[in-house]
Amino acid sequence: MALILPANKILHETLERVAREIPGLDKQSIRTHISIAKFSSDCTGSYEAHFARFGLSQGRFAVLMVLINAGGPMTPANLADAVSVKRATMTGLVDVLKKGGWVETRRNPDDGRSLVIQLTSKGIARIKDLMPDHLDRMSRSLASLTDQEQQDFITLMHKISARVATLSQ
Amino acid sequence: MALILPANKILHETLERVAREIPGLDKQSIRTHISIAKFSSDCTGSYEAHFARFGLSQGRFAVLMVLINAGGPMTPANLADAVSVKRATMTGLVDVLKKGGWVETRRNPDDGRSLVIQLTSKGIARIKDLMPDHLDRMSRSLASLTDQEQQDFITLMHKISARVATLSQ
DNA sequence: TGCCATTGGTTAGGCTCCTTACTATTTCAA
DNA sequence: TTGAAATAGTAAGGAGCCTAACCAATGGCA
Repeated sequence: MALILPANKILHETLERVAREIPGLDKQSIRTHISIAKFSSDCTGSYEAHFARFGLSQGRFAVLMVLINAGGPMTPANLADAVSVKRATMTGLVDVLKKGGWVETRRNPDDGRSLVIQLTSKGIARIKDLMPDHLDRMSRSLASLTDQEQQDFITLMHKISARVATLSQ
Repeated sequence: MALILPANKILHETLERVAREIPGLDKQSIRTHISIAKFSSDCTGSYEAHFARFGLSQGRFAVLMVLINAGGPMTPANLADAVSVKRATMTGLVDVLKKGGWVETRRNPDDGRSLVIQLTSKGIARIKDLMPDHLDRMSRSLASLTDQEQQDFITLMHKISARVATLSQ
């Protein structure tokens, strides 16, 4: 449940202090990053806790969404690409979903190397069951922001993500 | 490196479609949440990748910051509270930091149950060494936002975090 | 003073995701 | 046609964090 960020107050003060010794440094950015780290951790924790109630994780939920969207069977390789995880990880995700009765697999008749994965009717029923609650939580968690504020928020996140991406090459 | 969010586009469309069947539902919030999940994942990945270059992780880095801030030795229990991890987790964090030569431990003379943990001089030197780069990255990753935008961004994150906290009780 | 609840730290095992290294199958090109 | 390269999936092991169950030391209270 990853409480990645810490000691908000203390870290904040410390970083500010260290920063003071480095001339020309941008203190606002430190404050912002501390908030980002805490925010990430809060949101991730909340997603995970929520999904855990259905025996799901973010990764497994994403697989289900992709399958629903596809409207038919998919191979593990396609799923892995769609969900942005490695194939080895997908093996694990599918395995758990299978044990939970969400999906079923069979060999791909067109390619002896691969499988196809498909939602079970039970899986579809359960997804329909949990979606309203899920969507409602999403909505309520943002209820204190106007649509415009959300739009601005998204814009800012995109800006930062793009920048972060270039920093890590 | 947790690529928690997936299939941005696909998920987006799917959720929108599912949402369409649920009357009175707030679609903007879905868009926002998808962006948040991706953003969290991007930032977390970036932090981790950055720290990995020094043999650190977010958790271990946080421990170092707290120790610097304290200016003296601390017990594992205090560190755990300060960093918001469980004590069992702190055992592991300290263990790795010790092996890496960042900190040293000894028994607490005032309480036979506990230890005290302290930065080594080598640890302090290395921190001083890496901080400018670290802070510089923070700064550059936000360079496309004005101070005011960052301030607004923080405000919005706080608003959402507070709400999310109440949703998970 | 002696007992027991509390607190400190560790161990063991779980979960999610990752990387690396492997086998099986298919494809392409010499 | 056949042998090398690419691709599908899996297994093993690692990192980070968690919970639960444990001893060891402490300290309040009868």
